[in-house]
Amino acid sequence: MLRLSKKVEYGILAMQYMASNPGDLYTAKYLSNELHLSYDFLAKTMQKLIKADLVDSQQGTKGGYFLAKPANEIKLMDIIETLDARPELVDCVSDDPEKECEKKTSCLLHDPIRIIQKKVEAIFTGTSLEDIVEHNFVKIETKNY
Amino acid sequence: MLRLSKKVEYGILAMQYMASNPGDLYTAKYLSNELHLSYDFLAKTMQKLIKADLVDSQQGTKGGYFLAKPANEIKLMDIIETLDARPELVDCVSDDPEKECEKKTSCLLHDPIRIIQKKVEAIFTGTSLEDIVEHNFVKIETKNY
DNA sequence: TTGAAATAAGATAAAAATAGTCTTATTTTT
DNA sequence: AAAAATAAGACTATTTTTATCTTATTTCAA
Repeated sequence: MLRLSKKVEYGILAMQYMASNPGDLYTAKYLSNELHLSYDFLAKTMQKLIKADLVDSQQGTKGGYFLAKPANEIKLMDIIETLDARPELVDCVSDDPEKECEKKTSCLLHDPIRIIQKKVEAIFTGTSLEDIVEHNFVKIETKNY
Repeated sequence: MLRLSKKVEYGILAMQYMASNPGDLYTAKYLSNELHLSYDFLAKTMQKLIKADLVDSQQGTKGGYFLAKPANEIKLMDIIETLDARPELVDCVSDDPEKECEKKTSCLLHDPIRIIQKKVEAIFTGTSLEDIVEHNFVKIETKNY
């Protein structure tokens, strides 16, 4: 399906927004208003990002969220891995031995798909939050298409 | 989710198999046995591939399926587009104006994701059935990982 | 020290997408 | 005419994703 889930979409949007002023705190309410996202869904998404140490929070009245590290150290792949249950192209290339293809030697898909998977991952690992905030990325890449 | 559907998995497996002897006819029954795939599901998948002119068939007793063109002309992207409903990373980068992001200028995701989408597509457009049948692909690429 | 505003966490429900099955019709060969 | 195959579509089940709701906890400030 080559599709990012809504959760990943929310996560990227929120983190991208927070990256613009790294020192500030952003409440879930503010972010959901600003980005037109469901409050509940965003709040849950933030909690997953916190557990993955991509985002930090301060509780209480003056609380809010902020990036746990510089935007250039947060790769899109980190966000995808955190918010998507199964970021593998097919089960048989999973690192989880449970799901792994039983008959690696006879599975015609295993080896080629594994290579393709690595290539796809390289795209998302090679793109940081900073890349998509600054429009350098768009400017540099756009001429190719 | 960066995930290929079962339909795409079935499609690639079946076409990859047929690519090994381009002249021969393969019945759905034979392919499903050989590849351990559900007959019904495979049969339905084949019909979609036929409509997309990736596979041809001969009906009747001695009938079966065969590739509609040389394996090097069939790209993985062709199969994905045929068998997956929505091969876009997020709705807002769709070519379908219905789904497209209303506020292109303010949507922070649109431009960067569009570029990433193109990169991902390039991987699947750049890989043909022939590439994954012959193990050249695996041999050549494997050393990079 | 109490109330308000925020995050934390989990349960649950609803919707959508995917996967799987079944039935009937049509085609072709023997 | 029978057998073996594809063609097509309806239907069901399952899984995944999305959305909502409730309760608890933390923190600040009046």
